[in-house]
Amino acid sequence: MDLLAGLNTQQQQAVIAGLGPVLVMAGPGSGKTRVLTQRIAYLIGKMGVRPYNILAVTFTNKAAREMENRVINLLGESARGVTLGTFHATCARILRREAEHLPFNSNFVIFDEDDQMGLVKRVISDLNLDDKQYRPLAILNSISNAKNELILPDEYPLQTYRDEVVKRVYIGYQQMLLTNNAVDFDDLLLYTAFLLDDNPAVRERYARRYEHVLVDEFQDTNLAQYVLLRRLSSHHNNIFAVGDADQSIYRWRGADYRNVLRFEQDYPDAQVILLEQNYRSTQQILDVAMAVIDPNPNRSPKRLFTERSEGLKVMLHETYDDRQEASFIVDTIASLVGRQQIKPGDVAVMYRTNAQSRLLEEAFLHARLPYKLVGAQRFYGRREVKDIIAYMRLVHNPNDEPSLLRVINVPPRGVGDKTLQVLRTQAQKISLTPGELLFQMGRDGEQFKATFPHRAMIILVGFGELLSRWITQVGELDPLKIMDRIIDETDYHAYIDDGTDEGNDRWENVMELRRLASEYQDRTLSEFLENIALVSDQDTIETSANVPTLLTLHAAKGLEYPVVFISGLNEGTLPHSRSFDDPEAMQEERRLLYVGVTRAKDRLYLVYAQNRSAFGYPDPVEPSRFLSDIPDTLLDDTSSLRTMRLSNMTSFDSKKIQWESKRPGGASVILQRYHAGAHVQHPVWGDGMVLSSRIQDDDEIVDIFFENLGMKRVAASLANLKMKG
DNA sequence: GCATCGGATTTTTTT
DNA sequence: AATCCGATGC
Repeated sequence: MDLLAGLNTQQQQAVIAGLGPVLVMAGPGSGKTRVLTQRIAYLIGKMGVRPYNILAVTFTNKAAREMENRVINLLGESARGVTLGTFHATCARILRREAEHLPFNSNFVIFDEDDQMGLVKRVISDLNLDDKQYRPLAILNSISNAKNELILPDEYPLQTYRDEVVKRVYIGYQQMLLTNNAVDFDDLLLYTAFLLDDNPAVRERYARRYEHVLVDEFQDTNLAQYVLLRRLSSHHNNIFAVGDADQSIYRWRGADYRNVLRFEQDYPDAQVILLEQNYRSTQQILDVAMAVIDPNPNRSPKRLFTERSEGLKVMLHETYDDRQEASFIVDTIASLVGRQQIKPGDVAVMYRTNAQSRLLEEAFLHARLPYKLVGAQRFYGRREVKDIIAYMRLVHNPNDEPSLLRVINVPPRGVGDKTLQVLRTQAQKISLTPGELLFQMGRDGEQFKATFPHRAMIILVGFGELLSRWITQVGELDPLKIMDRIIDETDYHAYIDDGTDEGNDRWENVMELRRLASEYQDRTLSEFLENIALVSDQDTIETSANVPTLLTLHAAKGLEYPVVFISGLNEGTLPHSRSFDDPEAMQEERRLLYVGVTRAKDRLYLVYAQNRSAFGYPDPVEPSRFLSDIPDTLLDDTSSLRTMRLSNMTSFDSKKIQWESKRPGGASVILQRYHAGAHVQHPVWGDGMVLSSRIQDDDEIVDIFFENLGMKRVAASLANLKMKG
């Protein structure tokens, strides 16, 4: 098989690059995923490297799965066995295997952000600090940043009094994690990095094993990740990094695109390969992309080119407010679909903040068009899902206090603050964690009779018995059976499903989780929980349903769509106001727009509004500064007509103006022209049938069912409907 | 121990 | 606008 078929010269160069460090600077759409997979296939198929000796790190689990499938497609089953996963998943695996060298045991759980917040709040209150003055989230961010920079609690640098506070919280927080036999996301990287630093024998074992280390999205690595890569590749020195500094959008999470520069300094002999040919977008779209990114300073210039045709002009559109922005987007999608120019699944609508999805969702709902939303209301964030997972985590590791606190009174058992406090102090007295004490109480309640008030005793022993039964059997049961026992013995169904629609939805979510657990028949509870902790929103993006996708610009990284709408191109939104006074952050906003623009293959719409609502109140806003960096000649501005009409009436009551402009001085009676069952023709949406019609505000509002679009509501004065038959 | 109410606070982006 | 928190009352 020819593993180089269909690759251009630069891509081939990258795939067959010799030993030693290689840096591939890959522009958007330049086929970097392809280069990575073909390189893995080449190493195995042509160079005789065993899959076992290859490590490939990606940004999302989805990317890892995709890459594995592609390699197996190329080479067959013999290609299985490459270590392929996200940084976090790879580190978690190493830490479990090497737990003997670490301050926790291999049953550790991974705390999510809620768990982390709970811990930080506890530490802050234990230290008698004011959580108004020291906001837990801000402190947690500082701790996280420190960890990403490989700074341990004792070494936390002190420049202000606040640093002093952060350091104390950091110390307490880290201790508390250990008592819980838990780590947070950042710890996965931190502990692995230090493990490899402090234990030369361990480092050597991994470094010898990984003859080839490959990294995707290199521009979004943080210091901890960079150091990890160096350690893991330290024996063979074959490190292959692919990235694009212009697409670095995770600075706030510690990512540092300067790692690309650092790489060139640390490996002066590195081969550097540039991928500039774009296989995704039309030239028009690429021109806009380059105009957007060009003003950023200190870039190594890249010139993107394509052999694709010029394509359509990029559309620019201004609306009166964010509500109209949403309906413009939905209407445009409907009309493109109606004219059969695109399929609904071709479309992605992107925005800066999750909050912006609400108006879009409403607009889709109003138009009765289906869509799918990435992120925001995440499946794993649902209360009922978190409850069940917390139960399972508790069974897996009784020291997991956040999980205990979450479920000890769910369904309600009459455990409140008072009982919890007693439980905690009693546990402390005999040096147990609350979970361990409960476990003991469940096995032999008698011996604790004197320590608890009668009522609390009964409740706690009852809960302890449940817990200890599950824990003693966990060895024999797979994740699904454990889940079923929990659901059954806590009567969770009756608790969560109150018979309402929402209750039913909640129960459905539990069943969905159950379906996921059923895929772990021959795997352990530990694996199940780990995978759940490390899934990301992007992993849940599925391309099967033929409906538009709504997602943040961050979530859009690495994806492509034939039709892209970027909404909210206003000052304060994109760029976000939080980056106004930080030039580095402002540059990242620009890169974010660049990422969005370069997701588009054929059609791109840039949309902004004159007014946006924040905290419930509308305010006038400026168009995004980035728009003025795009030459007019590259844009097709479709907003002028609508803008003039609407801007003329901003200071008046809009209903009145509409009325005056439409029917100056006329009588206020109009007749209903359309009736249910009538067949009509819409200039854009085609043929449809009238479902109902009514007179409202001197206009006729008609609900029409269109074959391709479903129900639409139109105003007769604007829609230009024709009667048929 | 639990439910309800009012007020404050919030919006960046997420492995 | 929506959620979270704390205080109050049962």
